[in-house]
Amino acid sequence: MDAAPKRILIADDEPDILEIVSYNLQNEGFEVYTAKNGDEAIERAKILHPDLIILDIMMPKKTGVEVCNILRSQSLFQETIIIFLTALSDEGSQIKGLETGADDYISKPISPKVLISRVNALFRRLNKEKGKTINVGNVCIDPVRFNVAVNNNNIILAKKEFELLHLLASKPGRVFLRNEILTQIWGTDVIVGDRTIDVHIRKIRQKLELDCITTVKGVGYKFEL
Amino acid sequence: MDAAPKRILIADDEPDILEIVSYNLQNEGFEVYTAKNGDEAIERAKILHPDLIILDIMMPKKTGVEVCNILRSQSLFQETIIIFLTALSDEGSQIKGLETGADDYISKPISPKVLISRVNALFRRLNKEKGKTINVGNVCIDPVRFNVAVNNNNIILAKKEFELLHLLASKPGRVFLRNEILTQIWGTDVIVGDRTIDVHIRKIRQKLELDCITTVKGVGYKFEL
DNA sequence: TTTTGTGTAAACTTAAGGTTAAGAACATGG
DNA sequence: CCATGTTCTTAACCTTAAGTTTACACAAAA
Repeated sequence: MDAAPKRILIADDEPDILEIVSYNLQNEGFEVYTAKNGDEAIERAKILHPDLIILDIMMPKKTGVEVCNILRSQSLFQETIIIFLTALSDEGSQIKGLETGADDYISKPISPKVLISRVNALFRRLNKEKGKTINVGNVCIDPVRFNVAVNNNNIILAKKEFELLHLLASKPGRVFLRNEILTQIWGTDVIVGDRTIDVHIRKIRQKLELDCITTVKGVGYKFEL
Repeated sequence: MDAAPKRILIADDEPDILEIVSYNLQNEGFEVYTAKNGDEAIERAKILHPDLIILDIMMPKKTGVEVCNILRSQSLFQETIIIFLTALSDEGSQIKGLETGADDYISKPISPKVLISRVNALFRRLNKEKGKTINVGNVCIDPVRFNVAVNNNNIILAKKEFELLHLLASKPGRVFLRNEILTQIWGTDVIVGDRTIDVHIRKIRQKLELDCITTVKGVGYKFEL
């Protein structure tokens, strides 16, 4: 769902820095925009609504700290991640930077790799709740939202149906024995009839309108596209 | 609401570091706990549920990275802020650290002031996610003013109703288990009957005149437009 | 053909929520 | 401190649809 590329705005007065940093971030799949000074940074930020802004502290026409203050005072930029990038590695400015409301602070010279790692770490924290979703082809199963989407159409499954699909899809291609399914979903102490699984399978097939669950006669079921 | 002091766990094998860092953090009003090695860190984390964990990378009985991996694999520690603290300032370990799912990375020797600034910056970011107004479609929830607006019509909700709506709307689309709702809103020690949540949900649905709370039978509720 | 295993539809059972009203618990303003 | 109004919780009952079973049809293998 949230597959839109993250938008990053970098503001620095040194063209070299802009180029190196944007080159590396673009390679990581980010959408990168640049600004040469503080005013331009603010202007572009208002138009672009970036997810993350990297600000050089020492810039003409408003310093990074000033830019940060201005942006943070607007509700639109409360969410935006802001990183300061600067040659000053002295403690005083580090503290000032973080107190302004920046999320991170990196001293130059810095390797692109470290920058990228930090950027990713910040995005990771912002996102959370990912990785858990299962994506197989055009089927997307999200255990947190408890919903299933096929070709981006949400489909409502009942609890047991969802659990069953989730189990099968957790290892696409692998066959689950009927017994295995029973113990995984119903537990060892609950005993249900033979046709119960079939009925649930049927309902899933019906609702998904997609032939993704294959019967392996005498053995069990598997999820496959 | 969230006036409880933040709980911080520090793990390092050097007693000096533990003392300096905890002294400084305590002065800032944090509740500080310590661990001497990786295993102890995990053990104490499970009992204490700290808001933030500072891990030395080089520790006996599991390194900081190992501890981070173990904790992050548990849902309880998904939200916890983790900072690595280490003497290694080489690039490689910085990257590895951040990719493990840490939120920040600080090299020794580091001044207590900088550490505190970073800790505060991380907490600030975390808090921002509370207290801020939630806007989903034509629904606007402002926890500061304590009011809800649908299509710019203010609606008066009682406290519990508001808390419940705010919780659900904080992660639109995500399903909240009944248990989760109970602990988030009523706390762990208060015990309320089974139908209590339902009644509040009903009132919200009634007042909002909008079908935005979906029941997921056998699971919980979710906010969705 | 018989056996074995699965698909399907419909009927049944029941657990999970919805609804309502009533009375505690709490707050507010004289 | 009481009167009043509001919010919260509970209990009893109602409704719904999830989950299961039954019964039978069908297909493939033996």
